[in-house]
Amino acid sequence: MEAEYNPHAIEKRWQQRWLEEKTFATGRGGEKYYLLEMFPYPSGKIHMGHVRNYSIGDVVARYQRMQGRDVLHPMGWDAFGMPAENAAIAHGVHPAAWTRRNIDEMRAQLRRMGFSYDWDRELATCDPDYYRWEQVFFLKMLEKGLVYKKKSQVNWCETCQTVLANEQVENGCCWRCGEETEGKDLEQWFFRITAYAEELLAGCDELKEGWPERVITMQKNWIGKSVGAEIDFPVEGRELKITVFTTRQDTLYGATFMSLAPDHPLAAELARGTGQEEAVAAFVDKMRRQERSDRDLAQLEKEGVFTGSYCLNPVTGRKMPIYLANFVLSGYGTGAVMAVPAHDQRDFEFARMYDLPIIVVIQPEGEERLDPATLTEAYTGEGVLVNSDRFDGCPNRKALDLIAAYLEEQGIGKKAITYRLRDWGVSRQRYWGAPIPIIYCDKCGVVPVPEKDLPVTLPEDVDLDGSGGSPLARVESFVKTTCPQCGAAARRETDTMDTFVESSWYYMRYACADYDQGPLEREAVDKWLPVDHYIGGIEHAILHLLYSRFFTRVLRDLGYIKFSEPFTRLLTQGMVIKDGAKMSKSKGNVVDPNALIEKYGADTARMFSLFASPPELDLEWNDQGVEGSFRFLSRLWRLVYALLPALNGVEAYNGSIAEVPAAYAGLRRKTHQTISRVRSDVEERMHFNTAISAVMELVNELKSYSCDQAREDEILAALLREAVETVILLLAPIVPHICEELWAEIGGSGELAYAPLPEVDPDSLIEDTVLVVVQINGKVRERLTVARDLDSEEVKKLALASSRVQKYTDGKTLRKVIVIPNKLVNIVV
RNA sequence: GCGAGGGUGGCGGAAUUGGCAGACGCACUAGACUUAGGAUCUAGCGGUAUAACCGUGGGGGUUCAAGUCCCCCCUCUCGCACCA
Repeated sequence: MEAEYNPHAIEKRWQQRWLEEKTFATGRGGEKYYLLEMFPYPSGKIHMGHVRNYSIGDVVARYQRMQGRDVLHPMGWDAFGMPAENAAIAHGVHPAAWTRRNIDEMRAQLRRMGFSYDWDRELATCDPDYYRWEQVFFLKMLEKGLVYKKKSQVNWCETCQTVLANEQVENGCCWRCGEETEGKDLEQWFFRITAYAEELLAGCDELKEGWPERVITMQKNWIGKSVGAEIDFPVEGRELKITVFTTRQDTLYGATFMSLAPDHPLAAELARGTGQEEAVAAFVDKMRRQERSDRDLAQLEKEGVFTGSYCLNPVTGRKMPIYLANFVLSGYGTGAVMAVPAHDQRDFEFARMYDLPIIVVIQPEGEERLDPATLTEAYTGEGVLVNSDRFDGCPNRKALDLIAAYLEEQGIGKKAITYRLRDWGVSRQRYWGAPIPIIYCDKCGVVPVPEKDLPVTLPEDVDLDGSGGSPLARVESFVKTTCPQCGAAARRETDTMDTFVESSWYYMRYACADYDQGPLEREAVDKWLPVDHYIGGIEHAILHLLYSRFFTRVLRDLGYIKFSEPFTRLLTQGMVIKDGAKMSKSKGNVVDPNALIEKYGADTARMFSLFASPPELDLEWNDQGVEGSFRFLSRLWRLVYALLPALNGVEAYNGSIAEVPAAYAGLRRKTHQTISRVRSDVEERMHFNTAISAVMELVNELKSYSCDQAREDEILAALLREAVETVILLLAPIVPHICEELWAEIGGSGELAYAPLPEVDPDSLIEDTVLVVVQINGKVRERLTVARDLDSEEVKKLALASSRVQKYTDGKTLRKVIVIPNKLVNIVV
């Protein structure tokens, strides 16, 4: 054994060995455990976020193996996407070649980190053997009506030259490049995720145990369920009605006008012949232009225009002017809102702006009567109905149900539920993605590619010049085909699928990465799925995680799988930041993992990223902290080096604490306390930072023993052996290379990666004497060491007898003495 | 505006049930070893007027006892944002 810790040679040796011996392949027996981290986009270089994410995952994977589980821990590549295409445009490299090269580079880097993947299951989503199955899913979904094509206004990113799904637009900007998006009318393919809205929402309850509440809340809000009613308002003098959606049908009697979205289909129709045609057209036009420039809709003043038409309140018969209003969204509900200015702030502002009538229909109990004339804001609280005919006096909560039922009875409305969630637009006008398996025939129309003709492969020979439009549309050999139904000349769909489709099912494919008879091998998937523990960044709280939950349900309904929730437990780790900001090239605060590995080795990089903070918090990068982690590993190395002669050939202590001489009982106790702390920190809380500090304490304690001492005392040698083995075993999942090496040096038995974790001896945790704190009026004045479980009266006597205590009690009256066994005495004087 | 989560030494962070606030690490200080030290080891390290007092964003409360529970306020981060 070398005297100094030299990570590079060690790490290289063990990494090679793990690879050659396929140490981390599954099938060694034990209960299955599927641990997965979100797979990376192969940008070419791993970054600190990856190091952290995968270090956390690797600890869990290795820990579970040492717990006797059969662990599936795969890695692959989210390999389709725009950076490859942009690189092609900028540097003339083919996206396929660029991607392959990056994958090779990143795979090597991940190996250098010593992560325990089963590399035989590696997959890349740009591989036709992967995306061909996705095309199969597309066709089956089409058959089931879960895929459809429609022309609608979609989010267009000019920089990325493609359409984006709603989930991929943040504050009106592209999630990828940050450019503002614009509305564009395009014909697009959609996945009917809304068909699963209710189930996706209900499923959230199932996830409460294993998912962070934050993520569940975000998903729930995104789905955005509202329970209310749809109500029909007849248009005066025409055979037309306007249907609104409202959650406040209890305020129906107070509806005094109607607001429609500026792009409501009836807008022009309602204005016709009223003299308002021009005003309406001008307003609609203005709104359309404003859409792009003014994103801060919430700040915008209420604005609208009278259409010239009226509708009738179906319960009061009141004539209600119909307005177009800038705050009504066409995409939500029915795009029409009954306006109740007394009880809705937006309607109130609008009414004041255009001098529209306000009727109070809910009166807060026990308060002064609300007066429309003096109202300064809408009253949105609870109360009792007034001015509401037969419902007067009814509490408004109760009225919600009663009025909904009444509307149904009268045939003028019904209970209704609306979701905020929209269908998932999956068409992308880019090259580097999975082709959508559809053919357009002039005679037969939209024709799915027959399954036997799959995959529809991406043509290699493509001209990527960044000129816009779908690049595939310019590849004649790809576009030109024949109709599978009638044989006539036909064209292929030239859009590709959103890359989030690939990541919606890759975790299932790992169970059977080489299977070629279908997308999923039933037996393998039944065995391994769902994922027991999924680890990744919070940025996918909605996007990837929602799509995956949807896709899982689709595949279940297509008969491929039996489960509904893909990820039983989810850990969202925080960002890696430096100098108070997220690491980024533009800020110049990027730390390169490669440089770190070269300087300190992978174990140091792993250890620091686990030690600096608990996983769910942001991690502040600190170069000196890294140095500290390296120093600890060096200290550990030197400790084992120094004790080695006394440890070789010695069996770890295996007896009871009762037989340990008093002088060494503390060592035994510390060893087992450490096991206990590490186990609960890792198993229950996943707080590796405190687990590591517990081991550091044990190592600090071990420093006070010398090799010579141990050579003279068999029991001490056995205890030290036990302690050193414990340190190595507990740290093995965190810093595997150095631990493997030390394990080999001390002649540890068996393969470390599968060595059982040490068990706690409960007797060794118990101290014979305990420190009892003595407080006078809540302030610590004395510390007493007494026998454990000493009778409370005895403890009290001892406390009161202490000279230091007497100094405070002399001449005072004892009011009360509280004794907490084995902990504290509080004397109140 | 709504929702969620934070605020503890110079710094990252501990404190699992209300029971010694500051574990562990970094930085810092002193000493040892040394030709040398940005290596290593030992010791110290919340503040201050140091037998004492103060101290977990601020103020109040409950309690023998509060970082932890309750009320009010300030502040930061994240998410949603005219969703009818």
